[in-house]
Amino acid sequence: VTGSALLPFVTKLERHVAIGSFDREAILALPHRVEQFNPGSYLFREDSTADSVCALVSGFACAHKIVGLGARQILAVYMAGDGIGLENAFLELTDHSIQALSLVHAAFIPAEAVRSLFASHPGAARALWVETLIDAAIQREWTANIGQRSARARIAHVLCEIGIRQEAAGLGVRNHYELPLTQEQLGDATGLTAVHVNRVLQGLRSEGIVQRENRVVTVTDWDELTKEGDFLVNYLHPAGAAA
Amino acid sequence: VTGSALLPFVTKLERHVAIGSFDREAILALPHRVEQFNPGSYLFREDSTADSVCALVSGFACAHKIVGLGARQILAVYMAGDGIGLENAFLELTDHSIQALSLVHAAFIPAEAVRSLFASHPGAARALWVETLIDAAIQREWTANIGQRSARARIAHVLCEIGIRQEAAGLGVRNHYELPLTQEQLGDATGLTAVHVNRVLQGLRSEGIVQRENRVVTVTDWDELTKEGDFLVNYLHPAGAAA
DNA sequence: CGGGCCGTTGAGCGGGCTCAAGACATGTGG
DNA sequence: CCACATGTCTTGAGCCCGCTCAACGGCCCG
Repeated sequence: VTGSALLPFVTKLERHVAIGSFDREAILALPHRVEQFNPGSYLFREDSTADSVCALVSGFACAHKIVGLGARQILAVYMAGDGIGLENAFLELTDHSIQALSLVHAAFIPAEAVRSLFASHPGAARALWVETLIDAAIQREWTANIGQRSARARIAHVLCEIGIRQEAAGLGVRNHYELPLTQEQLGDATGLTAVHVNRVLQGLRSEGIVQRENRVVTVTDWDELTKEGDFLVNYLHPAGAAA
Repeated sequence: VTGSALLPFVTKLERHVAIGSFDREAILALPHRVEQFNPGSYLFREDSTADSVCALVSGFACAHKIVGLGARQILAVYMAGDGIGLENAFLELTDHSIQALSLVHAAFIPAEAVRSLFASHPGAARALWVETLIDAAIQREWTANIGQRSARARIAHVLCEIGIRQEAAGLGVRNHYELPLTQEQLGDATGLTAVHVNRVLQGLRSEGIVQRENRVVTVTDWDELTKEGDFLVNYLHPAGAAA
């Protein structure tokens, strides 16, 4: 079972909670189907029914919702190992869309299978709950980021977060990683316009703090970036869960 | 057990999921201690350990975090029946504070008791998970609200949400309810300054859409308010959870 | 009667937006 | 191989929404 497409997902869960082998095997044995998506294509659509839950096998995706007349808010960025749309297991309708940012491979698990797992394997249920609790903590930080910080701080903060998360996921190091977002998408994630994102990035680059070429971020001064972005890791709950 | 302080909480859970009597009784039988808080006092503090979970018995509270040098973002508003800090059951450190907005009675449940309940009563676990999933959906909407909407729309949107939630909780009707937030706190919730909140509220009042006196909101034109606030209820998941 | 807290008002400023155009890279079809 | 379209990044100029700073009035409470 070690070759399961769900392995990155389970590995991520285990970074936050210890999972006994009974539960671990049950998660890995979940029925699933791996699908491939091109950049821009949708894994889930807002305001529709979704009868499956998803684990990202490779690539990057984002959650977003459309507001008013076309304005778009990116709510989260997902990378390999992340669980996506766990709420589909229990909620009737989706309240946001999931879109591929790069070439994506995603494993879809029937919602029904997640519901039975949840009922029969408390340890697995706990792991899934912890996952959603941490996602919620990240969402809170994004709310605060957009609500209270300056444009420069918002972008610096996002760059710090993605760096830390990729390092934790073993996809790169915090000061050198891939980030396949256009400046417009970075703007949609931070509540800024693409034009202003461009100017802020130029500022950060000219001050030797961070640069980005071909969708690859290189942080040249990590400490300064965290300072600019008012970044404190605690909200990512790196320590994980209690016994 | 019908007189339990946890009854409003269980009632709220049951609005979203059906709970069998086995699980229902177990939740009501959770050990808890009810405490009283004056407006402004803290139920939980950011960056500290919390070994209990909380159910709001009466009054209003909010979640917030401090950003940078003193700026404050209000992340959520809670009312009677809401669960607060469920993440304390499994996460080591709090990432935000909980503060009373009015006179509050809150029931504190030891984290350990929630963990055993979660392990022994899958139906109760499911109900708690659904609760956090819906809270997360609300948090996403707040992110989008602050990130993409104008000042006027942000405030209109919040007023709609609180109205609907109070009506659902049986605490008032959507167009007439108590909202014990100062204009400054309303600003902290929407990423605006108190001065600007004041001007926006005056605008809404002068157009005969909504008025607020002594912390009581009266919506004189509900349809117009939802239009101004670009408000669509779906994110509150009123239908609840799937079988 | 004094001191907070809250709501209100005015005047001026500025961060980020809007609109518009151009550079460059990639891909596509003829 | 070129013509053309598309998407992204870049730059400039002007403007406006919401902020800042400051003052005042009403209310509650000691």
